[in-house]
Amino acid sequence: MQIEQTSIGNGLLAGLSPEDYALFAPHLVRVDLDRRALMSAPDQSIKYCWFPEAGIASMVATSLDGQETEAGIVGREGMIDVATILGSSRTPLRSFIQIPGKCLRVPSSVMMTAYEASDTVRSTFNRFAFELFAQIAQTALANASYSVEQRLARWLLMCADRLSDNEIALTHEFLSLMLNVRRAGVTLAIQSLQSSGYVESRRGSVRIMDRRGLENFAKDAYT
Amino acid sequence: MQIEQTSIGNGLLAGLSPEDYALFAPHLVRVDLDRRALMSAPDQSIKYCWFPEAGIASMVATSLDGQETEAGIVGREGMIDVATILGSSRTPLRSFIQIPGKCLRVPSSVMMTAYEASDTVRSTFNRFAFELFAQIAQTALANASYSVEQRLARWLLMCADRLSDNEIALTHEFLSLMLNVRRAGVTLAIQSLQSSGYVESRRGSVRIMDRRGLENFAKDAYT
DNA sequence: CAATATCCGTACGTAAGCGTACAGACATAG
DNA sequence: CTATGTCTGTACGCTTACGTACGGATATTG
Repeated sequence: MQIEQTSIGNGLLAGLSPEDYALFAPHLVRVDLDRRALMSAPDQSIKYCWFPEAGIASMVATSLDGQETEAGIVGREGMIDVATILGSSRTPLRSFIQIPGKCLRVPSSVMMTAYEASDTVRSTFNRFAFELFAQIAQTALANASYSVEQRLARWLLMCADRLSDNEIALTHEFLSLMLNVRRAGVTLAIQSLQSSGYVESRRGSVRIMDRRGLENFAKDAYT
Repeated sequence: MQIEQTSIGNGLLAGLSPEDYALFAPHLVRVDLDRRALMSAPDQSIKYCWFPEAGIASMVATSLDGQETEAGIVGREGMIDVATILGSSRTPLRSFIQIPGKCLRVPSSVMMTAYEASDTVRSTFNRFAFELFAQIAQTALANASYSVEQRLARWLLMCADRLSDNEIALTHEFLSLMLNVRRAGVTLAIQSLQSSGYVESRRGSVRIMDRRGLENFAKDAYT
């Protein structure tokens, strides 16, 4: 039984014309992924493309000596992994589930075929690829220019956007991996944001209390 | 008089099939650009696509408060600006000439048409777009994880690759803009690389003397 | 050749963030 | 309800890099 387009929670797929959607429908599978579930990795060829319907996936750049930093995040507005549409069966980035939620997946061969077959599929996905491109460039800027607190603020805002929720369920430890800073550094940064009234923090979660203020604080780190 | 494909110094255009090249040929113009010449900018729509035949173009991410960091560099292996092929007439990045050299340009409408018209054009340019994507993600990682010296080393290596030359004619001032560090910080970093014998520096230029050693020092910052 | 502009070396105090460590708070399973 | 594991707050010394400033060196122009 195929998944009806009206039931799709992912923006890219939901926005396709019925004809374009039909290219995907027979191959779509809805799956529930746990935190940290791997979607694609540098050392393996890409089997599936993933379309989050909820939650957030994270793309991290890695180096052989073990450094890792988040390059970008993708929610239900997007997909993993754009390598497929840009004609590469491999990616230098590791993508995994950061905040669990249902995802749709298709074999990457299906994605490639649909991309080749339809102008409108192409334009939809190219546009997303470019948004991601811009997001990652912005991350490069943020990493070079802004304080830990501002980068954290940016990150929280981007997450909240994609979750449509002000409560972000992640530990300091995890945040420190994303931002490539000390775990203790995250604790201090959160305290600082908290003392300004922008967020509140419980064990294992951060809640945005004053979004406007937080945006203002993040300045141009958050676009 | 059209430019013959055999005389083309840009990798993307030179690598096209004659049929594909014919889509561009009538519209190609060869121009000489000075240092700092603007190729595309955030506040204007993209008129031309540019194909360096020598020299280097730089793409910098900017924010409204005046921060700037280089996101990626493009030499004769590539083009400015991938926004065009990915279906956007605007870009968040500013691209300009860093090291002067001849460039070919075509109106972006021609680029778009060729991209739509030919599978093979598409695949060639998509592949480049993905390389750039990976390069920028790597920059985000480098900015978050590596020291000024390592980032400088990475940057020099990437430049030398694209110039096929170990002499890189740029001032410390300029390098400091690229890496988003102090000008004096660049001076110190260069001295450090120099004292290890990796580079030599004259006024307005840096020369790589021990490429192997420099790569080794940059570690995984340089891929 | 002189005047001017640009570029580079150096210095000093300061700030941001790191590495590491430890203890208390909280959650969950037995 | 107790034991165990996880998460968070805090501390201290240290490193890296910043902001700023100034003088000397090197090019360029008249």
